[in-house]
Amino acid sequence: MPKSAHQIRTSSLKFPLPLLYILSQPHLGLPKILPFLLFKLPLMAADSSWLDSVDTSLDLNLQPLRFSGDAPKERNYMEVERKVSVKEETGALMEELKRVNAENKKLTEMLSVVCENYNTLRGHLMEQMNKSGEKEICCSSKKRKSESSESSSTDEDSFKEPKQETINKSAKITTVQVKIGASDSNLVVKDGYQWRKYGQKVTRDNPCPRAYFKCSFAPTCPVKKKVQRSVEDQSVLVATYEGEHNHPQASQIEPTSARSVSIAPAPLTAAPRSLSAPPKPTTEAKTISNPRFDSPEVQKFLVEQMASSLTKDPNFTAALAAAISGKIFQH
DNA sequence: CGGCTTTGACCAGCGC
DNA sequence: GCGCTGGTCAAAGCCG
Repeated sequence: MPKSAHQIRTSSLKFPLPLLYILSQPHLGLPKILPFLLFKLPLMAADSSWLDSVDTSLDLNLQPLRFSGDAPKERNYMEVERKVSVKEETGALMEELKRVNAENKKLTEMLSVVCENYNTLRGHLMEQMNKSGEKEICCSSKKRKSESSESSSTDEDSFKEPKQETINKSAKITTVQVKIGASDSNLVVKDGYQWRKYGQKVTRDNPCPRAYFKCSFAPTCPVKKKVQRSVEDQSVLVATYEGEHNHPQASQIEPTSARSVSIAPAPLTAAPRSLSAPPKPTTEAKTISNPRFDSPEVQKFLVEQMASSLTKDPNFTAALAAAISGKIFQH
């Protein structure tokens, strides 16, 4: 059987060939290609015309077989046999193509769901950001008095919600409360930045020690952080941020080497955050920064987050791998 | 071996 | 001026 009879005329596919090429590369793991997929496929899911326009017809323009013998009867017999064989093969291929199309449609639906979830998540983040921006208070100018007013305000509110923050706009002071486990002994709040602990002190009004951190990502970054357990509820960590970062978030620039993983608090003007793997698992926190959701960094972050989630879903990876990388190029 | 944490010493602000 | 307190420094130790 000539090979061309099995070939799908990929030259007429509107399905992006670079995507097919990527999917066909065994050395590219799904986690690597998923960000690309998630950038490309929402557009394809929104406009599914590419799927309908996929040319699934077969190139049946077979070259006539050449026979060495000249006997007309034998040639006729072989031609009939060949036609039957071609018909059978065509039927099988059509069924295969139907199945592949069904799988493609299923994947398109899954992608639509993914896009929907993406938009929902994004909207939720925007909502949270707007909410946090409203929680701004003022405090006095003096150093110690500002701290006392800060703690009093947070103590009043701290038990209404698991996490809460107050922001001093003028002094760039932000207080964040994070609920942690009572057994969690380390005073670490994950916020997407890299911190160096430079001191620890037991304060008069709180038996729990207060830890002092400096932003260690950039030598010139003036941001400091104080972390201490709440007096009234020791399962609550109170983190106080002072100053503003003069650099992008560490995990944004070097995702593989950054130290914090979760969406977390930061001063008002802090850059948008991203995900990465932390060396020491700690607690979660919520963002109060002002990320620009349309910026490429945030888009990349969100896509990486989605890719990370999707690659953990064996059903998704299996379906994607089987339907696209394995079948379309099968001969 | 480099980076981070720990921890005692030191410094500065504030109230008396 | 003195004592108290919060904040910072820096040497030593720890860890990957």
